[in-house]
Amino acid sequence: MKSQFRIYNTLSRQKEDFEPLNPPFAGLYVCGPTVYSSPHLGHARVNIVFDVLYRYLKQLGFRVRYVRNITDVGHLENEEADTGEDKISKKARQEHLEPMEIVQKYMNSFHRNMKELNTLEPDIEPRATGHIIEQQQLISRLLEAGIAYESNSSVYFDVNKYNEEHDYGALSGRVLEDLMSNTRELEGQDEKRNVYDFALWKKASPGHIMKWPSPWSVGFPGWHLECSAMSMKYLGEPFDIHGGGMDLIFPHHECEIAQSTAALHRQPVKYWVHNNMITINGQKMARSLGNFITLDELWSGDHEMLERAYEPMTIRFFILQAHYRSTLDFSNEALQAAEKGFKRMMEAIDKLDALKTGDKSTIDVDDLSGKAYAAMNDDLNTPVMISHLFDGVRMINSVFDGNEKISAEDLGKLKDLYGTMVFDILGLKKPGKAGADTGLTAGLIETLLELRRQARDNKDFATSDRIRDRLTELGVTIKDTKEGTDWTL
RNA sequence: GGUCGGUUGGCCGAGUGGCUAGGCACCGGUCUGCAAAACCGGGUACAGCGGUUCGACUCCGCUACCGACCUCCA
Repeated sequence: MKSQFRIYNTLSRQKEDFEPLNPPFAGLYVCGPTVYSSPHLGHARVNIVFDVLYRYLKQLGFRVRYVRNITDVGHLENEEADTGEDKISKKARQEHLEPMEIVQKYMNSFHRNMKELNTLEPDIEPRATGHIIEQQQLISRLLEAGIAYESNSSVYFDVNKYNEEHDYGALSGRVLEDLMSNTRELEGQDEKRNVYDFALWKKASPGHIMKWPSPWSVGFPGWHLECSAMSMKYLGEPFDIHGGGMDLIFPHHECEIAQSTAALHRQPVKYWVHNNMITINGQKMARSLGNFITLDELWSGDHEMLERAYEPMTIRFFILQAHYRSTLDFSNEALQAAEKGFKRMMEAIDKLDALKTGDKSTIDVDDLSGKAYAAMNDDLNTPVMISHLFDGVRMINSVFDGNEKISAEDLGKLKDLYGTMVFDILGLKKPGKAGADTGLTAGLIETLLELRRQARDNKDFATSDRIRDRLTELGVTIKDTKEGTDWTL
């Protein structure tokens, strides 16, 4: 009864059945960060989206190899012009550090943030500087194929020539003639045959720090090259899924397709998957626009746009409550709504162990489960899946309150469903008992609640309310239930 | 200017040619010593104008507004 998993392919502009090239294996490559500054909300989105894809493919039984690169060289501020400076070199100069110190620093914070967001580590995390040889080999292949040319000791990709046999623009929906008339003329492009030709290898200018020897010059690889070289090295020629943010479709992924197709004489990737952007006041959030919020700022609340701090799991839930191909607008209000909803769901899950079972169920767990999987199979529709889980939350609460009944068998299924969907696939986790660092805190609270219970038994509500109010002030929330008093920090 | 996408109720955000998205907020009720939580119930929606259709928020066209890409960006 399991429906087929379908995913939207940017290349075909439609949802397609997911059928890997070599089942049960599935290869997934995602463009990782250029490590020159702190990860922001946008990085959270891509990596959470593809983390969920990775988790879901594994759940479906595929043996997945997840490769996510670290760009630590070659990413220029202005790709086409001579004035373009390597982002990492520039940052190194600004912070008076070695380029590799910059790389290490921001790679570390990226890893820390991803761990905080509970994303699984990729199986392979290749770095561009560790694959200079592979990139040079790919350049050689392209030169031999006559699709690349050397000019003034740099090597460029001949887009015009490529387009004679292939379709440059297939992914982004662009037409070469349009690009010709629309691409900006920039300084220092004399080396290239055409403005839209892109660099495979660039000769290092005097003073350039990050450089390597090559048959053409002492220099460095072009940005688009690393992903082609590393994805094919670790996932094969061709491979299954290539992911990234929508903003990478052009030129980055278009160029990747061109390079790889020219080298392979066939399409390098079966499914191209792209997530949409996070917006802020309707505008894209990006480092280059200066309107971004870093993840550390979210955790601390230290940003002028933040009313207060937010937990990593709130961010994760917030992101998953929107479909990955829609834009998602940031606001404090939306974040706080996500936070409350997430809390409600977690509290319902906590109640699962306390549910009393009966002979027959008055709720339909199989139906709920079927709907949840159907939503995931429909292009990873996490918001709809979550809406079904909330229907389930109402069921759980109703059973808890004695308004509905559940059989032992169905309860088992329900626990299984939430365990799989919420923790394994959505990758959410229960908030740590922050503050309850030792048994001491818990013991003190329990003692006060015991005193409050006595006061209530004696109808001394002034005392019982005072205890409750004081605990509330300290951040302890009290919930009176039939079974006694529950508390959370 | 070119290409593509969007416009859903107070906010976020799904979806469908006719049948409840969901979350948060709000209102009423049940429960409770009171409150919180939970449960039950409630209301407001599909940018505008035409067209197709028995019927459109959903398809088509036009208009308005917003955004993305065309430089680097997740």
